Amino acid sequence: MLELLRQRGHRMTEQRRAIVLEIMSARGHITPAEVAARVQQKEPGVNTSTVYRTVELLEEVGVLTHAHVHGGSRYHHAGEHDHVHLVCSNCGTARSLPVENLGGVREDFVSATGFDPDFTHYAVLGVCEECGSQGLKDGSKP
Amino acid sequence: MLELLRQRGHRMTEQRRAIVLEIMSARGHITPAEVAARVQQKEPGVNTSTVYRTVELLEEVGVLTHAHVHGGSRYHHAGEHDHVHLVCSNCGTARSLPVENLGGVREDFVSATGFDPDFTHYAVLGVCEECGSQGLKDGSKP
DNA sequence: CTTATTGCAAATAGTTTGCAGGATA
DNA sequence: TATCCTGCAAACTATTTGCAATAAG
Repeated sequence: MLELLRQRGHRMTEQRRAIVLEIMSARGHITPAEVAARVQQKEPGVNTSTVYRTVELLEEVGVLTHAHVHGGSRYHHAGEHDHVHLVCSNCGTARSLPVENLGGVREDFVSATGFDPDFTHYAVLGVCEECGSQGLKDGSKP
Repeated sequence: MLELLRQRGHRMTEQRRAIVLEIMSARGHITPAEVAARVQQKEPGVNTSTVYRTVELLEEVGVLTHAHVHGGSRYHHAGEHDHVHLVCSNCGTARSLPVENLGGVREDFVSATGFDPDFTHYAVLGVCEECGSQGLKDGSKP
């Protein structure tokens, strides 16, 4: 990532280096706040707005992608960890599911609507398997 | 709605009556801010927080439902106007689609994942038909 | 030396909450 | 009268922005 940024003519600052290293070592997704907290342990004084500006930059460059889950952004390495976020309206639990596991759902959606959905960007609300097997139907709430 | 609230032991105030009447006459979905603006034209001084408290109450009672679209809540009459919000990552346009038009997508999703999705709650990002036919694939951005 | 980058503080959007006074049942 | 409700202001979460100081190339 560092190399890529340099190639594109971006300056390599201490804080930028620290942020990128932290994100590189992260697995799964992290929020800007988490990045800020972790970076500040090693490099105190790194501002939250700098973190936001850096993740935005990294997304422009193409190494990060973000998703929206319960009111906040979560970043992950582009290409990897491409998950659908399933949030149960009944028990509240959130589960991550690789897009590959969706089978032909995407294609079905396209043929039904003409719209090609990217389920990884926004979380998907619904009823999880456990709650569903207990006789709860979609729409019912606790 | 007014009757239902009274039955459940809720007090009938001027502002509550005004808010409920405004929501009843609304078609499609409205944001709390829109409700507030409209109500205040007829009944000045009705506070935004009262609107929030009222729509929350109406949802508890079961007459309203809300969905999340680009960072804000939108309320609509429960049962009616149950739409999926399709947001194009390319051209940015948002389209509403009745859930009925999804065909067997929901069932396919359940059989693939065990999770029963309610696509009406959170918006769905993706590529619209127009942009898709211009050779853009999901994931590409302007 | 030029200009990207940072920190800070303030602004933003959308929503929630504590509290004291006012209205309803 | 006993509470439920309301208005108001302040808090809150997540994020963005203006600006002057700093540092990279």
